[in-house]
Amino acid sequence: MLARMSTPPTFRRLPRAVRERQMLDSALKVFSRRGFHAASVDEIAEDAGISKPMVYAYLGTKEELFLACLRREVDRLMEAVARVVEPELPPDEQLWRGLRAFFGFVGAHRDGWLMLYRQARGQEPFAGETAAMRARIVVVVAGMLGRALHAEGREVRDTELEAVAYALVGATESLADWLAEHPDADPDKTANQMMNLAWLGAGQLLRGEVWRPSP
Amino acid sequence: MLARMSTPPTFRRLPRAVRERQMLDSALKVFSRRGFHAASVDEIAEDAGISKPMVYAYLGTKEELFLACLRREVDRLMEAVARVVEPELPPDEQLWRGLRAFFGFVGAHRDGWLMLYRQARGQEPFAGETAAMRARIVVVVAGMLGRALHAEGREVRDTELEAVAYALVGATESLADWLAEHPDADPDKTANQMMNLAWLGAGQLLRGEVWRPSP
DNA sequence: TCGGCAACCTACTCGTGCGTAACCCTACGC
DNA sequence: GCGTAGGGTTACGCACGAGTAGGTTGCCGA
Repeated sequence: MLARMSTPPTFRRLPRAVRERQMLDSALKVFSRRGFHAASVDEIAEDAGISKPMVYAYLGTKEELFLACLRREVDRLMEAVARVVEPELPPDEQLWRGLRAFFGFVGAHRDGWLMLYRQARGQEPFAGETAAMRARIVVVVAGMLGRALHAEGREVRDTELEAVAYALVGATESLADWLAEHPDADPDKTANQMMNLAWLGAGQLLRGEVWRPSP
Repeated sequence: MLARMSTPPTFRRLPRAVRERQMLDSALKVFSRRGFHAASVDEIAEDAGISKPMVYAYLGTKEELFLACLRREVDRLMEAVARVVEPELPPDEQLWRGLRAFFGFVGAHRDGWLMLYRQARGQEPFAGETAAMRARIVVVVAGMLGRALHAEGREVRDTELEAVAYALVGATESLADWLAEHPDADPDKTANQMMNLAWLGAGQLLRGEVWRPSP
C-alpha cells in the first residue's frame, strides 16, 4: 500500500531554515490556542507536517520551543511599532503611529497577540518575558506623555506618570483583545478611539484636573 | 517510627463544610500560582493537610475543583462591588464606590485576582466563565457612562460607549495587576487615579472632543 | 455500648506525553 | 560511483499525575 504517487517529490526534503519557520508557525498556532501545558509537541509536529524528533533536533525542548516562539512574536510586535515611530516626531504623532501599528499587528496576527497576552502571562517560566516587554512599553508611553506635558510647561511626578501610562497600556491591551475577537472590526478605527481616550483623557488628567470624591 | 505524639487529636476530623473551605483555599493558592495544568491535585491536598481521595470525594474532578474555586472568587468580587454600589446614587458616585471596592478586593485577595485575571483566561474550559463576568462589568460601566451623559443632555452611540467601557475596564485591570505586584501600594489611591482617568478622560471624550490625526 | 455512618488513609491502575535511541534515505561533493 | 552529511522516520523508555478500590478509625445517636 501507499504506492508512490505520480508526483514523487510531494513530500519534499526542505532546508533547515524553512522547516524551523514551519515549526514555529505551527507552534504559535497550537500554543496560542491551547496554552503551554495543554499543547503537545506531537500536535505541533503533526501540524507542521513532520515528526516529533525533528522538533527536538531543531528547536530543543518544549520549553525552548515555547520561548523561541514567544520571542519571535515579541520581536515582530516591537519591530512593527518601532518602524513607524520616528524619534523626531511630536509625541502625539508618535503615539498615534504607534497605536496604529500595534492594532494593525493585532488585527493581522491574532495568534501572536493571544500568545503574548493570554498564554505567556501567569505561566511561570515565561511570565517574566512578557512582563519585561510590557515594562519597556510603559516606560516609552510615560516618556511620550512626559515630553508632551513638558512642552506645555507642566511637570508631573514620575510615579503619577507611570500609573497613567500603566492604565493606558492596559486599556490598549483590552481593546486589542476585543479586536482579536471581532475579526471584522477595523484596527484603524480602534486605534483612533484609543488615541482619543489617551490624548484627551490622560492629557487633561495630568494637566491637573481632578474628580473630587465627595460632591 | 512516627509514633503517636502526645497530643492525639492534633489532626482532628473536621466536618465536611470546613474541609471543603480548606480545600478551596488551598486550591486557590496553588491554582493562582501555577495555573490549572501545572498544578497537581496532590499538591493541593497536601497544602490542605489531607489526602487526595478526600478532594475527589468532596469536590469532584480537578476541572470541577478549578471551576468551584473560580466561581467562588467571581462571586466574592461581584458581591464586594455590588454591596457598595447602590442604584439610586449618581453615576460618578457609583463608579467611585465600585472602583474602591474593586481595588480593595484585589489588594486583599491577591490570589483571587490572579486566579481570575491570569489563570482563568485563555485556558479553554474556563475562559468563558471570566469572559462572561467581564462582559457583565462592561455593560454596567457602559450603562453608568451613558446615564451620566444622558443627564447632561448628550447621547452617544452604543458601540462607541461600549468601546470606551471596554478600554476603561482594561485600564482598571491593568492597574489592579500593578497593585497585585506592589503589595505596599494603597488601593484607595489607585482607585482615585483610575477614577480621575475614567471620569475626566472618558467624559470629555464622549462629550465630543476628538484628537485629529493630521496636525 | 455498640452499630453504622462519615471522615480519612494507603496503595494502587493506567493513560498521556516528554524526550531519545537507533535507524533509513536521498542529494551532493569529489 | 561512492561516501557522507543532513533531512527524515518508527518505536520506545520512563516519569508524572489523574482518578479509584478498598480498607481503617473515630464520632454520634439509640
